[in-house]
Amino acid sequence: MTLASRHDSADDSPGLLLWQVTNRWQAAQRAALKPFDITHVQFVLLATLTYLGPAGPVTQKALADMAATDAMMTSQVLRTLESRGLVHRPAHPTDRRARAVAVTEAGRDLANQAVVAVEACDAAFFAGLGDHLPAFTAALRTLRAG
Amino acid sequence: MTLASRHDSADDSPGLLLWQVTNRWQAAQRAALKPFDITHVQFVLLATLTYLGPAGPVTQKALADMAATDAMMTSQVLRTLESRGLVHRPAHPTDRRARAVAVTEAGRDLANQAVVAVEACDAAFFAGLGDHLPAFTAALRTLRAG
DNA sequence: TGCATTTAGTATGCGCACTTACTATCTGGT
DNA sequence: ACCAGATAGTAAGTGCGCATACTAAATGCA
Repeated sequence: MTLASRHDSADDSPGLLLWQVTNRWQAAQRAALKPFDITHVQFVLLATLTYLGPAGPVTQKALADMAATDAMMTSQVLRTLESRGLVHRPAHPTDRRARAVAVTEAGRDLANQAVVAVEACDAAFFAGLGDHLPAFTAALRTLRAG
Repeated sequence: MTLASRHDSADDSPGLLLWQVTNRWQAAQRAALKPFDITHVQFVLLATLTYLGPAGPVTQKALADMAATDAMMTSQVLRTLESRGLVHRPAHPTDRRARAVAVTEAGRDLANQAVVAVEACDAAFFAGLGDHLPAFTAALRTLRAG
């Protein structure tokens, strides 16, 4: 199978399929998050902050690693979230280079509402896979590990 | 499985996994295409144009449908490709609203070189799946069909 | 202690993806 | 033939994702 034959729609490369499917998924996420007026990445960071467990406040770098987002991006998006009062990021207690990012009450409320919409969106998106979902998820985990 | 438990890295949602894997794949594509000085989307459109078979020149809308790219994006990227002499888009012979997009010799040459790099990149990326690749591809096709 | 290296974060610029709004043209029903 | 609606494409604006360059602070080692 080569790209040279991809005008035959039954024979696309896995890479192109992955890209196209992700585009569809992102569009669905955007639609699901529109009522909350936050973007996909904003939601990912907010949800990660909200549900990171007992670890407590983290640095922006640690959050970026957790959420698998770009570090530069994380900085910018967090400033946006801060301007909306959804997170606050005071100076880090021991590392004066860093900031200790934490979600606010408003941010936690929004995350709790948005996560319901996002999970419903995901459930609908992957419903077509049926019994093959666990195998699909396992394959994605393999690819993520690289 | 809920997002609320995603700090447990063994239990991520399929949506987030899909997003993270695609980010990795796009980074790999970017690296593979860097020597050719074209972006991922530019390559997709150029390759689609080059290998669309005997159908000949197409409109920008038809190309966008084929490549599963956004129509506005397609317009913009094609103008970039045109400015580099990789495609030309004269007026459509019968529909004066439309343009008949076609790849140039230079564009075809570049596509033929880039496709080798991209296929090698894809092969390496999905090598970890081994025998599970066909099932994975089938699942992606199911999701793309929606 | 002093200095090179590493790390956290910011600033800036480019290309992508999408949205809304708009023009020009084609098409179909009466 | 006419006019409403659909379609191809462009224009402008926003947010994402990444790359490069930079500042400031922590770290490690002689």
